[in-house]
Amino acid sequence: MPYDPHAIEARFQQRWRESRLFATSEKPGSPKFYCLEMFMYPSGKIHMGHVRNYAIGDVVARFHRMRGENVLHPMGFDAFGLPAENAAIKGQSHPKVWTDSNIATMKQQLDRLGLMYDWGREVHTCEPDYYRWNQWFFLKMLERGLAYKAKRTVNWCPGCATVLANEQVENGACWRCQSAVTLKEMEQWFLRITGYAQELLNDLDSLTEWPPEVVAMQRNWIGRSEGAYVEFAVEGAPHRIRVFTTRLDTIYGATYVVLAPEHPLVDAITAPDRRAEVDAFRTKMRAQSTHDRSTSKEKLGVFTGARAVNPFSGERVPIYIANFVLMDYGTGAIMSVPAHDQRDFEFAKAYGLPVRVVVQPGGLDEAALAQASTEDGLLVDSGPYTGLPNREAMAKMGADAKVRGFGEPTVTFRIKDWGISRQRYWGTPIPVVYCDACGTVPVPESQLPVELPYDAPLTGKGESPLARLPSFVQVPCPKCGAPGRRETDTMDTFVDSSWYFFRYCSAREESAAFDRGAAEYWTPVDFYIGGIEHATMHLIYCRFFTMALRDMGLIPFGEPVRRLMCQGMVIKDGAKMSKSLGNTVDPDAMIARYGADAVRLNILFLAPPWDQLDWKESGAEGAARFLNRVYALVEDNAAEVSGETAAPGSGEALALRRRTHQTVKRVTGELDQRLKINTAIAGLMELVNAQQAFLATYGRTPEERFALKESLEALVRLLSPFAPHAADALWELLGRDGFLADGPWPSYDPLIAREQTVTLPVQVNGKLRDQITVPADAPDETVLATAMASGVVQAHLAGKIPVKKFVVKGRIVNLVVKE
RNA sequence: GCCGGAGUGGCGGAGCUGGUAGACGCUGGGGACUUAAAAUCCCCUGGCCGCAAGGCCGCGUGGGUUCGAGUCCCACCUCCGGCACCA
Repeated sequence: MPYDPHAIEARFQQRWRESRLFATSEKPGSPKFYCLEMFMYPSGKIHMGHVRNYAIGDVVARFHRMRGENVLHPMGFDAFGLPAENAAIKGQSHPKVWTDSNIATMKQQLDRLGLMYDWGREVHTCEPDYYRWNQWFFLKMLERGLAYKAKRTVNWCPGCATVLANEQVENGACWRCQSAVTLKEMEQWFLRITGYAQELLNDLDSLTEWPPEVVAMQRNWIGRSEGAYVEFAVEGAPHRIRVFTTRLDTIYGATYVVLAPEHPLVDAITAPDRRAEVDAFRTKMRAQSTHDRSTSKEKLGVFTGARAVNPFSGERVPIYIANFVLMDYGTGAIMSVPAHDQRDFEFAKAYGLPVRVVVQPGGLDEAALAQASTEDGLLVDSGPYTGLPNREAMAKMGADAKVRGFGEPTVTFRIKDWGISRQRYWGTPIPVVYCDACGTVPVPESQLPVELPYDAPLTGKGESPLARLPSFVQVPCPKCGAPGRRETDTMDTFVDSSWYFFRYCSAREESAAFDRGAAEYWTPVDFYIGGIEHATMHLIYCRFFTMALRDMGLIPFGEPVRRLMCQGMVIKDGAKMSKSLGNTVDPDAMIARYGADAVRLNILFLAPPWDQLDWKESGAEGAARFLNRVYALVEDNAAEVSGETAAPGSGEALALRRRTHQTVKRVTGELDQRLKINTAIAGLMELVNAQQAFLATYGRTPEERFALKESLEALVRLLSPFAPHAADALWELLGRDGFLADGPWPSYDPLIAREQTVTLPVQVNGKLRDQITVPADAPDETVLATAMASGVVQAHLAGKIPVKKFVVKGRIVNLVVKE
């Protein structure tokens, strides 16, 4: 019977389901392995990127399970979010209906791939039994001061009609819809991720099994910067302007001060005759998108008419507002030292402000300065600090500022608090009530969940749909009972995904977000796979959440993920697969054509997991061909090898055994350490080639029959993580019972795997000239003698005696002669 | 601009801590089987010279270290990704 992937796949998927093969539970005392792939957004249908991500995860999960570890391998749905709401606005269907139907479709597609998921732990973040715990965490954070409400200038996406967190803005555009993001002043809920900035940074060093590029991206994102705060008094006014600088040593060279246009002191200090110009500038800036503001590098600003007093020198300098100073970094105000900062230099040149060198590296000519100098040197014109090396002066000046009460050394971070308010419907309601008498009142835990009402007017116009539902808004104050108003914004969906991996540990738990014992058994996640696009979004949020949960006493550690792998993109014809380009490949069609095992094998074989992968249909054909060959090979020889018992073997039989044991070693190593799944599969192909070659000289001696049996059995087991249906079917053909997922993983005998003879290249002066075959354990002298005995080698030596001889055991011989 | 990563046949990719460059697969060519085709199987498939044996050249470019470099060092080019007026 020829290999029929569809019949086999349907049959085994059913048998796995019926025997509840993939259900997992805690087994105290046995080693666990938590294998996780980033859960799915239920967008409609799965694409090749999903197939790749989940196929990789499945190989790892199955491998560890076969090795006898207790593997947790769950899947769920990141089910809140804008697309569902947008679909509803287009009149398609209710977000819940849309989401549920997409989940049903995608689950079916996943099952068709034969993925080893424990669906008993499935989570849907849009269900109250999940999001109530978002609300619960929010309340806990509120208690601990980790959640707070503030009026801030925030990123507004006109396309999505909602606020975005900093992490969700890419080059001034919305990460989801690419609209240009604008700034808007709004009251927002924030999570104090900055409170963990230092720890998030420190811990990066311990994430040795994360891709270094992700670690680097997070380090950049956190953006630690050491410097100092210094206060400049405003001349003739009671105000003080606090600036942040990393170059306190240059303060005697400060020739002006700049505030961000949105700085709260601008109004108060602006001179009457400058007001019109200042207001006009501020209006212009406000209208600009963040993107426009940062892409145009032109320095623009206006003088406020006020002057600031340099606390060190007492000098009076003009105060400007300018486009290059940002309200949300540092203090929103800077001292400008044009001689030693390029931006300050450009602004000074444009506005005719003085440039004064205060750090002299030697030979710097103030009058001829064409750009700012950032070199170290000795301070000049710097009062009592004149003559000091600038680095030394910086420390001294920081300490002095502190003593004198107008500044102090400090550290700032680029990372901002995480704004989680979203003016949309399809998300977790923020569990807060506003009361005229009591102010902002948290909803008591006993009243959770605050359920998302089913019907809400969805307009996509940028105000919270919930605000237009009196039945939702109007609620008695939980504290005093007087009429109150509910918060009508919902949470960023990245809150949902920040802790879902804990929920999987006890997904049906009703009395807590997760069962502590279960979480302590399973977490942290041992192996996590997902796209690198989450490097500074989900992957930083979930680290923050884990630290916060630890500080709440819910778990005993702060880092959620031991080993992280970012799978590469799947592209076709040199471009990312996307609907708009029309170059998508439908996984269902591929499965219908070649079978799930061939699709899995192909996508795994084409490139290392982390590399970009160029999808080629011809590869799927190759994979199907390989499975066909294996099937025929096993089927033809199943009867032949049944019942054979161990025989040591010699000659060809031993050679096959060696190949078998070498392959087990190689594939095990790849899956355990390097995860070069593509070369693991190549190893299996080589083994099949060797088996077929062996059959050409097969003489049916008992030892040959045993070697073949051993080899075929190992092959089928090794194949199981990659092509699980085919492998189980082959196992059955071999007359064996049970499912391969239950293991064991084959072991190898190093003595059998060891080569007895080796073929060594012989070089003369570094050029390959001949090959010799010697026993693997031959001493160097023997190897050398054999090499020298070669006629080809002798010819190249041309009668000369080698001046140097290199013998690298098992590798190479190189003979060096003088020309 | 700064920080990462990568440049190897017609293609995807192998090549572990420096040691036979091109494993494995795809494509292409030739052959077997077949009335024929598909499927399958066998052989060849980096370039150049040569009847052959064999030789020379080849891992983005140019240098260097080394008995020996795809791998290490220096400079440069190209591509991809991230951050980007961060004070």
